[in-house]
Amino acid sequence: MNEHKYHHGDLKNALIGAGVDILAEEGLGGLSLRKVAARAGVSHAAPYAHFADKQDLIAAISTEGYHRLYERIEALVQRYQGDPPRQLIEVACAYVEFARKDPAHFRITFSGVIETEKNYPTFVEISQKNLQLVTQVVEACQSAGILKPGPADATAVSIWSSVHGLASLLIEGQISHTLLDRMSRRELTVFLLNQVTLVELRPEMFPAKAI
Amino acid sequence: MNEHKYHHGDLKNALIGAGVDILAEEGLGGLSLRKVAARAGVSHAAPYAHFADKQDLIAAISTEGYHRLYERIEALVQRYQGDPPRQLIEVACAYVEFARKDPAHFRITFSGVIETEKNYPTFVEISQKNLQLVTQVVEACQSAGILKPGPADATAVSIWSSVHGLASLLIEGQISHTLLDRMSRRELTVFLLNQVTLVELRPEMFPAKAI
DNA sequence: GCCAAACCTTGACAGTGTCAAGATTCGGCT
DNA sequence: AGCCGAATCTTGACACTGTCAAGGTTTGGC
Repeated sequence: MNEHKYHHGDLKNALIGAGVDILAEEGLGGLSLRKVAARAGVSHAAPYAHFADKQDLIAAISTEGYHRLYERIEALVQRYQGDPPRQLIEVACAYVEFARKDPAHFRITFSGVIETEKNYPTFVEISQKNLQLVTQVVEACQSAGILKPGPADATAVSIWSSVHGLASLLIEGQISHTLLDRMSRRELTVFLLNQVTLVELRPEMFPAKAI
Repeated sequence: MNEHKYHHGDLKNALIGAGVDILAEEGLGGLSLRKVAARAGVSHAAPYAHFADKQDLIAAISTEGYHRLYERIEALVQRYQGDPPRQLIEVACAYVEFARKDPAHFRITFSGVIETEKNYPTFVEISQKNLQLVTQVVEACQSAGILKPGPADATAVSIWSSVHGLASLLIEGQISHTLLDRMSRRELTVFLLNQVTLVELRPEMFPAKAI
């Protein structure tokens, strides 16, 4: 309805959305401010009314990625309440799946496109919320005896590192095909968790629809 | 001596070296073909005699990064021959340390700046050599009983993922300061390995000069 | 109904990757 | 020795990029 309005109304979010789309279609290399502006239907310098520079837009897109991830993970933690090993596995698989479905968005969220100098409070906030959630699951797993006792924050970081590393190496094509032919991504993820933890494998952890 | 020669002599390697330097000084954002050319003392289009495009130069720089990593890791595997858990820990720490010392080079090596379409044989080669080395260490650890038995390739990928993830999250500043104030990077790395494996901690694994 | 602020456009600039055309030098052949 | 093709490098140009300044348009509050 707002086709020919001078004022867009919600340009900021439209730009973030356009950025996410371009990222999905063309990857990081295709992401330019001018293309984002064009896709949102505004002139090439319009983004500067909402973002200080490209870095700022990228930070917003990263934050959006983190939010999407958090939503999925939070839903899974809820669904498997009371079954800590299952929570751990499903959260890990969701993480890997997020990376696979939209590698560019995953990369831009985690691959330090955000320079350390500037600090983006909303990004830090959602990042901490994510880690808190993982820490919760880790604590539940420790109570359930499937994770060695120890400081929960360091353990959470260890688990997160493992899953993050697997997701990264997978989307960078660093995992050999001979291995990938033998094991699905889900099997690999569960294998890794089984290596890291003392999870006992149960059949329902391998649904027919493997990722 | 070759200051004013029209033909540089070894421009290809000079360009790679210049790229590595710029990466260390200015990070990924500062890496442009023209700056690399200028630093090597040639005109802006000279790189095109040796590289098809920017992607090609980046691939060469990535390959160089992988080579440097391999050299260090190989030396450590040699030095601690016969002590598999120590091998594992030192290799992991070297990996993390490589990322810390030159984050931009680490990122460009592993963070998918190489598009999957093109394949760079030398890059794939050194990447496989690296994994083989890790697999060796993993097999030794399995024999020593500090790693669960299982397919060595999948186990190696698990270990590699864990360490790679930790290194990535560290250089992206995703590890909270409250944790980093309590544990050094080396302690974190060993903690992670201890989580992942059944390594027994020994005092010599924590030298005074922690990373 | 007016005015300041928010929002957007236009135009410009330096820097970028890339290519075409040409200059320079090297290596091998006679 | 001298020539010639190939390798190497330079120059010039093009489209595209991030960014800023100046100005136009709209909105919301008084």
